[in-house]
Amino acid sequence: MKIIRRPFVSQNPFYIRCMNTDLILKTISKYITFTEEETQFYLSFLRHKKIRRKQFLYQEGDVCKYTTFVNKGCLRTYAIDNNGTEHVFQFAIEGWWMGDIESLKNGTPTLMNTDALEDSDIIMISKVDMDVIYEKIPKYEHFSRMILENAYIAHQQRILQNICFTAAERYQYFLEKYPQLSIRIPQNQIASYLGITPEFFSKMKGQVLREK
Amino acid sequence: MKIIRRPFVSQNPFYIRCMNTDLILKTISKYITFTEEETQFYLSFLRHKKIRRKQFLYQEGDVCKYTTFVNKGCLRTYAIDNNGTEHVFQFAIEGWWMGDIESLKNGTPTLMNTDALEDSDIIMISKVDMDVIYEKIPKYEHFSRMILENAYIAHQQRILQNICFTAAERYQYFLEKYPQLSIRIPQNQIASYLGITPEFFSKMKGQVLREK
DNA sequence: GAAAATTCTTAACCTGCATTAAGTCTTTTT
DNA sequence: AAAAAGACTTAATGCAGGTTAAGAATTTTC
Repeated sequence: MKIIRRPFVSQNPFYIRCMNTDLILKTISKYITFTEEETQFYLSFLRHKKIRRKQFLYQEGDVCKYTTFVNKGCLRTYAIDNNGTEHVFQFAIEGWWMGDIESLKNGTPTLMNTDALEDSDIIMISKVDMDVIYEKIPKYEHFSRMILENAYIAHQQRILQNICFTAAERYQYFLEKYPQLSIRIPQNQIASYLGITPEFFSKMKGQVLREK
Repeated sequence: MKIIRRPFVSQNPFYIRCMNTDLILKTISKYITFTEEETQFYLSFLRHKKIRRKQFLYQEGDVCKYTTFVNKGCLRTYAIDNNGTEHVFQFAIEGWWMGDIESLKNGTPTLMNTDALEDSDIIMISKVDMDVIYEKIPKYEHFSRMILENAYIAHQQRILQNICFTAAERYQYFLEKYPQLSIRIPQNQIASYLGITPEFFSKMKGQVLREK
């Protein structure tokens, strides 16, 4: 098999030759086992990129061509409503996958923006390359299914909580489920993720503390 | 390969020997192609069941052991909040798959109830059998991934809408996306799915019509 | 086809969270 | 280290959608 390093292509590219691939390989090895040859083949498809705080990876209207793995740092994806208000759809830190599957799968323009909350190192795999990987390493389908199931479950829980919980209950759950995020991400971003304004978030926090 | 018909096992079983499998095979053939032998092998794992209107398939606290395909009729899954109010998580009609993937995957008790809105014919595949299918017919992983991606996208859209849209906008979208459901399912159930009360739904509908 | 059970509607009043605004504190930039 | 930008808090006021209640319409059951 041919081994090639693939650059990330964008209008404002910020190439880097290569970064540490321990984390991504470790993540995969939790579900499937690559041979040495498969590992090298897989690595040859990765495109490494550094992205600065506040820099966009995708903007509304772009067609997403890459799945992203966060090697270091923190990204967020958000939508903007008719009043111009931002609403955080998801965060992603080291070891997490992200990407608008709808845009990626259907080739439609994304409705969301993705930017970096911290200077970050990311690894990207293009949709086209992913299809080659699925063809040559069929067990990678299994890995993708596992990751997708986990993401689906997280979304299911979020929908149930938006349906059944008050803002304070959702915040409580967020603290328990994502303690790493709660100390790392600005509160106005967490408020947005929870579906409330920063002002109400602040008030709510005060109430919760006073009750204790 | 051995061909066996598997009964659906529950505390209150309502066996039927077999039902039409055209729909499920047609659904699968949109994504992958079975050989004749694979088809027979696959069919041998299906458990056919009839379920009456208002009958439960799963109740909160059950561990889900089966993935469900709706062959005819209509099911719904809903959660109950701390005030005792029901909230519809999803509907499923002919040709749709359903199941609490969280409970199925992790073996944890489901937080939701699933019951029938109409007398329905369903086909179930146990988790254990599914693993055998994945092993013997690896391309079924691909089919599952496709179905899961579609389900994930639907959830993503729902989260975005809960975040960015008013109740009236969500209703508008529901009408466009699921016209079959809007004429078949009671309005109080649709209201619950949209995240509003039947009273507000009624009021909102009146407003929308008066504006036209 | 009568009775029972659901579903739908209307209306008065209520509440959780949004909006607006203004000030303080913290972080980033230069 | 000063200036600028961003993040957090508090408080007054507003509104989308909830709650309660009660009657009308429809569907289901027997």
